[in-house]
Amino acid sequence: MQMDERKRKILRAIVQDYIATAEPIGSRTIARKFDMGVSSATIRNEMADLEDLGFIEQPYTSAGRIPSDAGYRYFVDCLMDPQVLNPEDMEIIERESTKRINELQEVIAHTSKLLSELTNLTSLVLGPHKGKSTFGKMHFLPYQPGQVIMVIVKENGVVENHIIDVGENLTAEELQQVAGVFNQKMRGYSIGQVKRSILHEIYSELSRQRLLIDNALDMLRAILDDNEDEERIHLGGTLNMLNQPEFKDLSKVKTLFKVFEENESLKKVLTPRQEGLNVTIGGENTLKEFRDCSIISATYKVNGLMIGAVGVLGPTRMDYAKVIAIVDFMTRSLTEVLTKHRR
Amino acid sequence: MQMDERKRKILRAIVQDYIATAEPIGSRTIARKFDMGVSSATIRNEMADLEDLGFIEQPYTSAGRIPSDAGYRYFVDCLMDPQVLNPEDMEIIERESTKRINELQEVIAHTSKLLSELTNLTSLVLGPHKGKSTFGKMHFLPYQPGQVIMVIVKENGVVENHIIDVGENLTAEELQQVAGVFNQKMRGYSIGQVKRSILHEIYSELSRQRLLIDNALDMLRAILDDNEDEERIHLGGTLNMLNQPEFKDLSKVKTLFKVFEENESLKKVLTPRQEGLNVTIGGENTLKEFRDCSIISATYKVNGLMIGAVGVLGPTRMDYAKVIAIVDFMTRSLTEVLTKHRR
DNA sequence: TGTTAGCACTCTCCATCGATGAGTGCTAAC
DNA sequence: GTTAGCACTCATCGATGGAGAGTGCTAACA
Repeated sequence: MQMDERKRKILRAIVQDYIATAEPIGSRTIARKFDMGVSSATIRNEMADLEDLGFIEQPYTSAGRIPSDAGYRYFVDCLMDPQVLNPEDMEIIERESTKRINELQEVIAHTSKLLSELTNLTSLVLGPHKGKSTFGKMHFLPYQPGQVIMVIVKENGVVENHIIDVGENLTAEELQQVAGVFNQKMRGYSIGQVKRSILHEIYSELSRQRLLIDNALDMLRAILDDNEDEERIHLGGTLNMLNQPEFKDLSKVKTLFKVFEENESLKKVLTPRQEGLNVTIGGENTLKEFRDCSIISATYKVNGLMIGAVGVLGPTRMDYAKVIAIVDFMTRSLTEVLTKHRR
Repeated sequence: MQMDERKRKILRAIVQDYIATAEPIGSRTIARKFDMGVSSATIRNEMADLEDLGFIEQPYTSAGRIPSDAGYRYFVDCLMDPQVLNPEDMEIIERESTKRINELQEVIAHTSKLLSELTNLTSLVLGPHKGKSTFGKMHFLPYQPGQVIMVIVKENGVVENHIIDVGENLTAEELQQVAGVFNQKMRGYSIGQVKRSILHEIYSELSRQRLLIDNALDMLRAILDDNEDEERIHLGGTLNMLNQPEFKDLSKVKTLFKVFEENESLKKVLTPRQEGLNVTIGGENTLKEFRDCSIISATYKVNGLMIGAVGVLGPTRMDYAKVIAIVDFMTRSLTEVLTKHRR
């Protein structure tokens, strides 16, 4: 049996109606709502075929039909009109992205919020994978007696500042000397690459500032170590799930929310299989808790180097055309903002 | 009618049993479970009295009794054994608080998480109210061509760094000169106090670095302006509410979660009426959405200056003794950590 | 006077039952 | 290939009617 034009038309009608109403739809309703030019009986026959093909299914005998995962997949791949994001949403995204935003962490939180508000679904944003952080440059600035501000510039351009103890009062010259040695010996190294010989050299050149060096190295280890923080996943609009009729059952909500608390699983889900846009439908999800959900995700770049991903999670019955348009536009906008920001 | 010892004993039994089981309790059960030395009929009479006094109520005719808000209040004020935090929890808190934590924001997130995990309820943490931020000191450090790192030390000791454009390449001496002028003119001032005359002086002394000054002032305005971010409320364990039998009704969950999204209301709820520990029970809440909830909150200090608050939100039926002990210990620990951290 | 036993009464909870209605699959006619 | 007709299925909803828990009241008892 083959798909023909009429079958496609009927399948499209079923998917669109179910996306809108969340109710199984019957042959009579299709004939009435979408004027097919044929009677309900004919549609009934076609629907039997569509069921044989695996594109639709009945929740129970003599209910209407709903799309199966395969049906959604066919819809997304072959039937859906690729939608241009509606101008209002586009404007919102662009307006929001021009706001002054300082911290990467804030950009992520902001993106996440926007995404969930526009889709009324749950958004997932994975911060840029930083790769191995390598030491770029270090400065010391005076702070309180016995403490200094240590400013670290990593090679990828990220700047961090921390306060460390130096024990005794050191002069500006002494501090500069210490920083100079660090800058000379460690530039371009990740903390793992700093061999004992290098440490040895540092200590021997700066034998008198032992406490300062110890504290600085401690801090560097913490900073340059694969910093989980920026790789953490950010969730937005988890509560939107409560508005979806498929989650009117509390136990379903709970299992879903339990997953939300496990960062590792989420990271795996969102980590892109390939660059660009991905659509994962229902049972295609590796995570069994998401077998009733679909995920639209896309990657973004910064300087072509760091790679992160944003995604939207919703029930399998979601407005694919719209969500895809939003996610697509959002990643483009995000790439642009981040590139501008750290030019 | 007066409360006597037996009435108190019965009320305590009702509250404790209801806290544990979430089921209305009847006279027969009380007589059986807690050996009162009297028959159920006697307890029945006493319960009728307690109901007249307003301490207990029936959800419906011929169900058992449950404590009223007034009943909980009486329990908390007069009946409850003040509980010492159990050693395991105490150890957890102390172990966690010794972890290296750099950012204030992280301390807050961490506290919130810990609090919700220990209580199985929802935690609220209000970051320190920073008051007006005033300018302390500024430094410039080299970054990329055309950009520099601006390090701001506020008078309260907070250090921030930001990257700003300087247009042309400036020498280290020029940068130091600019910073010197800022440090001399603006020390101790909040951005609102910087009068036009001061700006005028800065511009006239540094007529050539116009772009740098403009950008620096822009950034200072953003940084010193009442930074909402650090005053934002942090929620933890919102999902714990789903495990409470009183929220098995989805619509209740939704109204509650809606409030969670309004930071302003939450801030108001948590902003302490007085220093130290506060218990707000059910209908005592000003927020009508929280009329079925109780809040245990407490304030914490940093250097006796900044004041924030932590709180735990749960159903009216909560284990007051335990939660109070946890919140109390937690604020003490928090005060200690923060004081040590920014000594 | 306080305590207890007994009893009728109330009200929720739960399972059962039947009517309703939406929708299907099949057959036969067009 | 399309359509009308019809029997059949199954979820939903409201009504019904025990079962069980708990109360309030009365009367007896110490």
